Amino acid sequence: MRVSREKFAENRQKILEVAGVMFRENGFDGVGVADIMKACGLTHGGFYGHFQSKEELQLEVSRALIARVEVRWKALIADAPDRPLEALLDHYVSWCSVDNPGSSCVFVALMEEVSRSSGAVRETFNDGLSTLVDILAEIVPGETPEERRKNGFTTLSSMMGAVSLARAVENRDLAGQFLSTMREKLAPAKFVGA
Amino acid sequence: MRVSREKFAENRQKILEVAGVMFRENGFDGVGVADIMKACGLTHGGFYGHFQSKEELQLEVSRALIARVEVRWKALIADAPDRPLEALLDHYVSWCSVDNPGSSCVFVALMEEVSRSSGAVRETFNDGLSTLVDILAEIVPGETPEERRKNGFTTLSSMMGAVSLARAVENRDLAGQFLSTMREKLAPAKFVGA
DNA sequence: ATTATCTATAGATCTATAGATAATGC
DNA sequence: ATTATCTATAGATCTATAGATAATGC
Repeated sequence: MRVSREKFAENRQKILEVAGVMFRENGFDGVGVADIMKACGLTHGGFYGHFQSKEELQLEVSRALIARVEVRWKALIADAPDRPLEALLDHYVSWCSVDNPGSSCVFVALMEEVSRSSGAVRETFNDGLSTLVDILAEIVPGETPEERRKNGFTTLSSMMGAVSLARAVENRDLAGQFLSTMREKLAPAKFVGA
Repeated sequence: MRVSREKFAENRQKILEVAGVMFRENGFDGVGVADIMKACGLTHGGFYGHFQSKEELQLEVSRALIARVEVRWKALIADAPDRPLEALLDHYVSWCSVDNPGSSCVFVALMEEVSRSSGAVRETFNDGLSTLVDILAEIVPGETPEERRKNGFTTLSSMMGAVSLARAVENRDLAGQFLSTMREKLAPAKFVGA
């Protein structure tokens, strides 16, 4: 049941895409190789023709998703030059983020698991977070560059913390308050809820 | 090799204590029942004389650790009536928290895993987080009770986010900046680093 | 006699591999 | 002939249980 060279490349992309969703939803350890392949419509054994190991897949997925976050943030900022921080917060500190971990920020989804690990995936997360601080330092308020950089750090912690806590609590009112209060705090404006 | 009734109770406490550390360090799914019992100097099979299941242990550990966080916070606040928020932040947003997950806040350690779960453990986390907001609302700045309550939500998100991010990055300088900037932001004062 | 612990194992799950199968592409 | 996928399985790990063992406590 061999497939064409083109289909092979397609299958590889499909595995990366599906794994990206499933890893964010259930954690690296919460999804098996067989689960991913089944969701792709492929068989378990075929996986090892595409990747050497599950860890290699984790690394490739992490790199792709981190790059995607960076691109997304830059695009949101570029599309709203008069209110970049507000646009970013509307996108990030939102019910959409909270309710769709499979298609949202890879950092919030996998941070704890990565914190306990070591190796290439952890380094990739480290560098990605550093880049996000750099991006934020350009758009947060602050009198001096030093002050803006400090605000970059605190803003990132606050954004991710609020989404993480909103996901952790079952009560929707409570979750909404973590979102709305942080949205308002970081850039005074009406919280639109999505 | 039966032990006395007293020793039995001691063993149960030991299991709860050791599991509390190991769960926070490695996650609920990162530790097996056999690992915990071995670390207690007991055998795998003996576990089921103390608890019906691993899940029951997770729940009991969660309840105990959450109660401990609440007690600890209240004690820190009571011991520093002139600067309660500062005292709490010195304790929480610190290298000590970052470097010792096994003996630090259960929420930061297990939040993501609990977010993906449902049932009694998740409810317990929900209620615990709500209580922490209540505690913070009493000590954060704010003109009105409503404003202080809002600050309670944002302060909790920010505290936990900063510790979580400091744990995620490998680079110590970067980690330190997540801590120091947040410590300064939430209650202007010198960051002592421990 | 009761009961807390230990030994051994069943049953499920997961990563990874070996060999078979069958379609592609020189 | 090459190679992408499939089938089947080895080997490891984990939760939970059954039955044996041996010390406690009436």
